[in-house]
Amino acid sequence: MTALHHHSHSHGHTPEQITRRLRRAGLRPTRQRVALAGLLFKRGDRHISAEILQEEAQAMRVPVSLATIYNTLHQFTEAGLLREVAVDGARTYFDTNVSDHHHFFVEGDNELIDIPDAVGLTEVPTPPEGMEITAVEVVVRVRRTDA
Amino acid sequence: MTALHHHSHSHGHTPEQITRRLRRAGLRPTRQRVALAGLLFKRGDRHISAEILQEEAQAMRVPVSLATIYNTLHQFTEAGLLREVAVDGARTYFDTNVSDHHHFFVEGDNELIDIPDAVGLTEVPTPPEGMEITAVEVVVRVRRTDA
DNA sequence: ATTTGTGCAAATCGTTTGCATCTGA
DNA sequence: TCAGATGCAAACGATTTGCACAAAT
Repeated sequence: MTALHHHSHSHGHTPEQITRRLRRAGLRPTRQRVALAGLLFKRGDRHISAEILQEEAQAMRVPVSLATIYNTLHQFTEAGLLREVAVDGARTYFDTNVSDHHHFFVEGDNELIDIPDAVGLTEVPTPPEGMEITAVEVVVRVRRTDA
Repeated sequence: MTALHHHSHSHGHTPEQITRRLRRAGLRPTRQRVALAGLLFKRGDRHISAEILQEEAQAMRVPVSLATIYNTLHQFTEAGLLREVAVDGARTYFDTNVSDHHHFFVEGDNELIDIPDAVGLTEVPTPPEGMEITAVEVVVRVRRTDA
């Protein structure tokens, strides 16, 4: 078992469980937040953008405004339920896997894929004077081999 | 000598030298491109954004439109004179150091700093089926220690 | 003369914001 | 009740684009 499967169903995803989880995180379990949390955490590890999440919400007949989508994604991130991954200049991705891991970024598809092995650095660099490390991000850019 | 000092003045920066360098790269040495190349490569390794480059150009009394700045930055990147670094969701940075190296990203300042040591991965991850690695990027996020 | 580059202004895209209205505890 | 959340539409900042004009070969 790798770091990737850290939270495989340690919470569940019934409305009640989600509600409890939000409350634990200090967030009011509103209609929208419960619905979005349901979408985000129902499946396993996901890399989702605001736009995709809104599409999924609409498909589930839970219309949520984009503003609320963004609010929610950021609140969830602050609460430690999501991890923000900035790798593409354009879009921002939110990773439902908050454990320590890194990513492949598929150029062209603009898709993120978890790196299934624990990759580390040969040597953690010493930060400049007066600075402390907050995170180490490794992104391995890949592209489809033109078959 | 580390990978950081790879091109320390292997080219020089007189207008003539810049002109030759651009031609070698297959780029017409226009007024604007020569001026921008001069600004970019005069000093050592830099991490520059389109906006900053334009400010510097104006300070040097070489007005260049933002559109041309962007065109030029991308052309230089394709020509291998610059390296694009996407680490911040917002701005895009262009690194005049095209050698293999990684970065600190100073949160708050939104500033990039070269990592002065050659940092590698303990293990280069195997890319998914049908994909090949195009680049490996390591970003160490840091923040000022609140003194 | 022909090709290529430049500047301007408008357009685009993802994201944020202001604010009136609604909701959950 | 009333702090906090939501939706809408307008605002935003970085980047791109369309197109007439200018410059390089």
